[in-house]
Amino acid sequence: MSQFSQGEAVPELESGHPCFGCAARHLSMCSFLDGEGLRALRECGRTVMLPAGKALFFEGDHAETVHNVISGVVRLSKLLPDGRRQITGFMFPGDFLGITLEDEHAFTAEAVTEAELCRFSRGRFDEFVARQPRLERRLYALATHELAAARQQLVLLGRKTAAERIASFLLMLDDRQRRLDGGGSILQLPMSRTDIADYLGLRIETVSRELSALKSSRMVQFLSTHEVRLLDRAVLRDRAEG
Amino acid sequence: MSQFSQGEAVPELESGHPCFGCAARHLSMCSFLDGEGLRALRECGRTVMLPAGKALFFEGDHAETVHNVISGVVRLSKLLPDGRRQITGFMFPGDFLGITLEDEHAFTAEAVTEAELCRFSRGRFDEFVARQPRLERRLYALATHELAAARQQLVLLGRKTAAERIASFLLMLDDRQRRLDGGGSILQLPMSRTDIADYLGLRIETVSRELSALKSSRMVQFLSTHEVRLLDRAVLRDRAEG
DNA sequence: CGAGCGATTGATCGCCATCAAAGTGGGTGG
DNA sequence: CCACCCACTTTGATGGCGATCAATCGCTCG
Repeated sequence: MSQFSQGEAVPELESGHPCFGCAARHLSMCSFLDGEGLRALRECGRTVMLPAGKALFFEGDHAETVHNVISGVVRLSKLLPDGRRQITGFMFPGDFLGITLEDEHAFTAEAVTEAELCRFSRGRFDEFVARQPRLERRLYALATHELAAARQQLVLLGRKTAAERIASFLLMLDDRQRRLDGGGSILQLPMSRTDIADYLGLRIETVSRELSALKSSRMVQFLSTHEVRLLDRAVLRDRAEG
Repeated sequence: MSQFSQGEAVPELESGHPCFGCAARHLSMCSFLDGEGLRALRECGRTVMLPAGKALFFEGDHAETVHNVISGVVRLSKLLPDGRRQITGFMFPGDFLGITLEDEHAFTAEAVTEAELCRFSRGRFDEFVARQPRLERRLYALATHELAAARQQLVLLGRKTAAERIASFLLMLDDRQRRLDGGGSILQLPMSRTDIADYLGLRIETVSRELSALKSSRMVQFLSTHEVRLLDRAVLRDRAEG
């Protein structure tokens, strides 16, 4: 981590700046740019709103753009020819979508909730990055973190039981939410049970049953289908790792 | 890919150069360095031999070194507290071990076969890379490729049947081997059945059974436990994706 | 030749998938 | 405002794939 970690002071912008007030600026790679750099980057792209369910791009599409998530949640998924789907990750505000050098997108990206994104032409983004060594290193840091997360998910999919997967998933979302906004005591599950199942390599019935089991054993409390309170993170953590 | 792809001419070295005759030089990141750069990098490290089975480092160890594989095969794995193991990847000649910014290794690395590696002090390696933008970009390219491979493996672990996993595995090794040495018609399986099982999220009995099934259906021919000939890659490719 | 380890093959079990049905809630239109 | 609809979720019953338990095989090495 060291030099690449987040947490440095993010410079204030005058109110006329196009990035002024961006909810995700302090979370994203943009925090590594000053007012001038931001303005230059901003000119490479524009903001797009995506209604829930809408695709940003599909697996196999020519990769012409990269994105920063400003608000909402995006899912990345890959399909097998017969329609089986694996969700490889969820993207939250501040996350960068564009860590690849291939010409074609290797996965589909779709909005889970209504989402706001900052879209850049890939060519111009690459040019811009090439002139900003700090940003270049930040991208490398992001790539290494995503790689570490993917490897963690390999352990989950290859070796964990259904109960362990669900516990791991809840804790991961909880961590994520806490880092994003300090996180109240209520954990948001913005995605459907189908999305959870396709992320965890399970079927929706199994997801539902395991969540119900956690409810019965007083590990969690449901306020609604998409809102849950974790009642014992320590025990949950034990159950997440066998 | 584009500017980051391999395949450029690798400069000849005079016979006194420490990297002269390195079997992996044209495969690895070193192909992006000239004689002077190579000499400078070489001074950061040294060659180590690792007998089969010996660990290079363990998950949780302080990460003081990075490595290039020169010959042999290395496995990367993660353990759950109760001993369940997931192999997250195999490293072959030319592969770089050290794409992380964390202080601790996130996985264990062990020699599958006797292996020869080029070891660098991480601090000096980082300094060196920081002065070589081409190398820096090459590292980013490596990270994006590993990420893409990990995501492909997520699909395998989350959604494929045992038979599909085995077929995918054989084809992946075959591709790898062909890219490395043109690959004769005989595919080497240097790792044990246990390693294959822990890579594919299966048990060794299932691996053995599925390999036997492929033999019965004349898709493969075994010359020995660790040598196999693929008899119909097209059909195998179909079976690998359902 | 025998010990020992990895691989194979066989028999049975159990977790999670599948099939099926009922419950829930949000949105629409009468 | 409420009835209806439709999509999503939950719960129940059954089945199958791959795990587990167990025995044998076969190679390597002492």
